[in-house]
Amino acid sequence: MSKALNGRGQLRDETRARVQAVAHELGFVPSAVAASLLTGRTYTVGLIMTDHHGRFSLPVLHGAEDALGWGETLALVCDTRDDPIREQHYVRSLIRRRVDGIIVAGRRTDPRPPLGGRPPVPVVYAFARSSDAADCSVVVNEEAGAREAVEHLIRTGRRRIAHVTGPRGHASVRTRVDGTRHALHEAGLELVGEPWYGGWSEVWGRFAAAALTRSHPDVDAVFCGSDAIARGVADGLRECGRRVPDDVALVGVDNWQPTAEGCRPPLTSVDLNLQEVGRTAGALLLRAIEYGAAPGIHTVPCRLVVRASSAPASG
Amino acid sequence: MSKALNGRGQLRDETRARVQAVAHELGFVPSAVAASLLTGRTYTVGLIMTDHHGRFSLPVLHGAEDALGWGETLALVCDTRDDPIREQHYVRSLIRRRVDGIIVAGRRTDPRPPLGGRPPVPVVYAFARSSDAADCSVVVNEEAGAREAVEHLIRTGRRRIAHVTGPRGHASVRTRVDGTRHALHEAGLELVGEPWYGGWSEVWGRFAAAALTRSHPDVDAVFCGSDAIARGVADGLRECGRRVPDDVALVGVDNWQPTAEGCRPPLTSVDLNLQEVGRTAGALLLRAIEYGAAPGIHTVPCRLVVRASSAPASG
DNA sequence: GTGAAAGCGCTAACAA
DNA sequence: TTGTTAGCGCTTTCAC
Repeated sequence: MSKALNGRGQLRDETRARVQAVAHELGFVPSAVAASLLTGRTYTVGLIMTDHHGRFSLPVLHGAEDALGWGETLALVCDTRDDPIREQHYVRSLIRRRVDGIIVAGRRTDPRPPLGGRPPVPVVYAFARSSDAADCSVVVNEEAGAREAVEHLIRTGRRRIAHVTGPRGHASVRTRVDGTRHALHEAGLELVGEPWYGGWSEVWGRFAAAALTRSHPDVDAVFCGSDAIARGVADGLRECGRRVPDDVALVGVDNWQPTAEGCRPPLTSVDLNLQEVGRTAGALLLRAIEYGAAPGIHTVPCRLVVRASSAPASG
Repeated sequence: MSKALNGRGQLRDETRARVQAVAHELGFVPSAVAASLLTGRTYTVGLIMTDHHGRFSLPVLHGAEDALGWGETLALVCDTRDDPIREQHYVRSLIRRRVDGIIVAGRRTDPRPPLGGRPPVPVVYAFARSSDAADCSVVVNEEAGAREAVEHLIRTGRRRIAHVTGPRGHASVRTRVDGTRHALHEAGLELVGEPWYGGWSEVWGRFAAAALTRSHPDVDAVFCGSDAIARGVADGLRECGRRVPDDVALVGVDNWQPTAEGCRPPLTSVDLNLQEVGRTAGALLLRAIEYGAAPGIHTVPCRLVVRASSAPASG
């Protein structure tokens, strides 16, 4: 019977068809549980998300679903709310359930400690890499993303570029500052003033815009560490009488639809390609399950999405 | 051994401890797969989400996780991207995996067709109810939410209240209009003009604010069908020279942090309590699994979150 | 209080 | 080409 339903084994086509017909009529659905017991594979992976808002881990989940073949392999999703105890708990639960592997989706790009409890299955870290180099991680090339953003500004005629970004402590803040400086340097330019470190919020963006206009009135572009900041900067600049993009061009990071498209004008933004991160993580996990772990850090490129906020100055 | 590890059966404490010690030392983790085969329960449920951005289904997932006891029962998450074919596919996959039940998280409040494929396990619909009354659904009391919003505006001294909302076709748009009218009527008031139907976007809110200011310059409050709309209205009003909340108070719906708190001023908003919807759905599902299905529509109340946009007029 | 054995639903190997 | 059987890892029952 198993042969008929799975298309394996030597069987006359007619017999196979007959068996399948009867099975269908009876509403018979073979149990993956029993099959798993025998084969040792559950075609199930754990997906641990640590950002409860899901802004980062949801796109990762979607990408992973793509790679996992639309239900061929399904994901048991666990939201740790960034609590290590809960994480531990979930990992144990996943192991008991004999998942074939685990994807850990981070909420910041800073390296994170590897999963505790020595999971006996492959683990792939997505977005935030594991601090253990022997683990397998998929990360975004944020440095290149920042560079692209700034190169785009330079290409469209901007020369006096400032950088307003998030909290000093974040790895992504440092990386984006580096990328910015790098791109400017390559073009023989320098950052206008120092990077403006603050929060990730619109409020900070508005504040920074006002301060920036005062201290550096000749700025003609701002690369912002996030879309929220950029949006605040857009509003702040407008209220200081500067026009976007005519006087000042703006680029953000995240390409988060609600913010980027609600912004006036719509925001040019660096897309972190999180779905691709998820897809890569899923594919790597499957490969690790079949052929053994492939440690290392895999990098996915960003993608600049150009909207009105960085249109060349009309003058 | 099973007796020792699960604390069942007649066993000397010492024996139990000894077995557990050895098991721990060997890194032995009992297989839930084998247990499921025997008991028929997998302690796994399917969670079908239909909104790929997760704005509605993620809070539902969190609530469900709460109810499912932190890993006691885990959720296999499937994102259908609102495609019925894919949904069908996922349902079959879940059934093969012998999930104990299924939660279907909607993306609009309009009733949706029930899951195809006659799942042999309990199904609970969350946020969007099933169009089949024999199913079990958990929905938000949006009518009461709208009423509360308007009552709040009236209580804080507003009398000339307008309503700017989303597309005519949506059930939640109709319900919110009804609630608004109801609350006004109870207070002996009437809506200023007709409801303004449009999109869910900020752009629409800005446009509507301008039009509204022109046609009804005496409006002193606007109840908006979403936070995005409200935010657009806030910006639009400000640009027409009206102060929020001094001249016009504003209330939105969704209580979506990024929008509500990025708004100037921060937005009073009707919270849809989606996490509670998820919790209720999870609890109902567990009950249905243990004691059989309990059909019907279960309603969860909204919660008004008051912020600066609806402060009483200072004058 | 402890050990042995049957059987959950499937697959793979083997016998007919 | 088809039917039979052992056994995946657990729990439950029953004999000791």
